Amino acid sequence: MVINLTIEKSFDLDKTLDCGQCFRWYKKSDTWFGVVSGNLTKVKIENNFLQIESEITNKKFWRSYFDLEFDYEKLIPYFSKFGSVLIKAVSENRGIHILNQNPWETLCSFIISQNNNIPRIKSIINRFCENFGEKLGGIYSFPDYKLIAKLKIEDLEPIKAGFRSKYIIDAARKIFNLEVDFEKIKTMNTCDALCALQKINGVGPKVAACTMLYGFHRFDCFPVDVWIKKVIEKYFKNLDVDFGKYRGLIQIYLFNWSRSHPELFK
DNA sequence: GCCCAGGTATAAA
DNA sequence: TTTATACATGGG
Repeated sequence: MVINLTIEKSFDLDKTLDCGQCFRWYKKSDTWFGVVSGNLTKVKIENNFLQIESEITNKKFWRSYFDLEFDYEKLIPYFSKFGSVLIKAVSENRGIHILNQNPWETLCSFIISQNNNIPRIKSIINRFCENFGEKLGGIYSFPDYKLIAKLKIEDLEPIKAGFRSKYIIDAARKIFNLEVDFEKIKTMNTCDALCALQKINGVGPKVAACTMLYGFHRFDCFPVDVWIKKVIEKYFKNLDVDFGKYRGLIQIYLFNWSRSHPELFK
């Protein structure tokens, strides 16, 4: 089934799917391929519509997945208050939306991301899917935590995740036995939720913040990674600047801006 | 070969 | 309490 969604002109599909919030969407000519809720999905921009080919035909679902109802543009004055760096970062990355991704996939992906680079993160996740997901045409679904919870650490050897394998298993098990309860996390305040996620071995403040921001859509989470540290050290005096309620969005703008200007941080 | 990558756990100071 | 080191792997 093909559906078409109306979009505001500022929405940027390419930036949204390639800004470091997700790792499995890939582009071939003008079409993005991915798996959402276990369904092979193709997405492209066609005549100013967002065209989606998927078994999932619920427009409301897709408007939520791509966060099309939220008005990112109205926040530009708020972002600009934080100075010229942010003005540049926002203007160069205008149109990024935060997806409503599956929380388990998000958590797992960012566990894999630790002390790792993006190409290698992607290849580990791909091997994880190929070995433990379901085959859907030419692409594999993200493995279910219920399956992963039953595995031993050695079973993950083929994905070459190194020391992160034990963390993946621990995460799956704690989610499975509700030691970490995603439904409860949704109802918690951000601080308690971050704390709850960090009960998982291998999940610290950074992975927890990424999971809350990208998996639970909490815009008040600010993942501090090496790039953000560099930006803050260079352009903001105090290391504990308060970027306010939407600091998670500021993070993604600064993250992408700093990575596209590495020469500034030599 | 060496360096380092969307960090975190653990040991040592 | 703060600071140092190991961790698995492979792309640059």
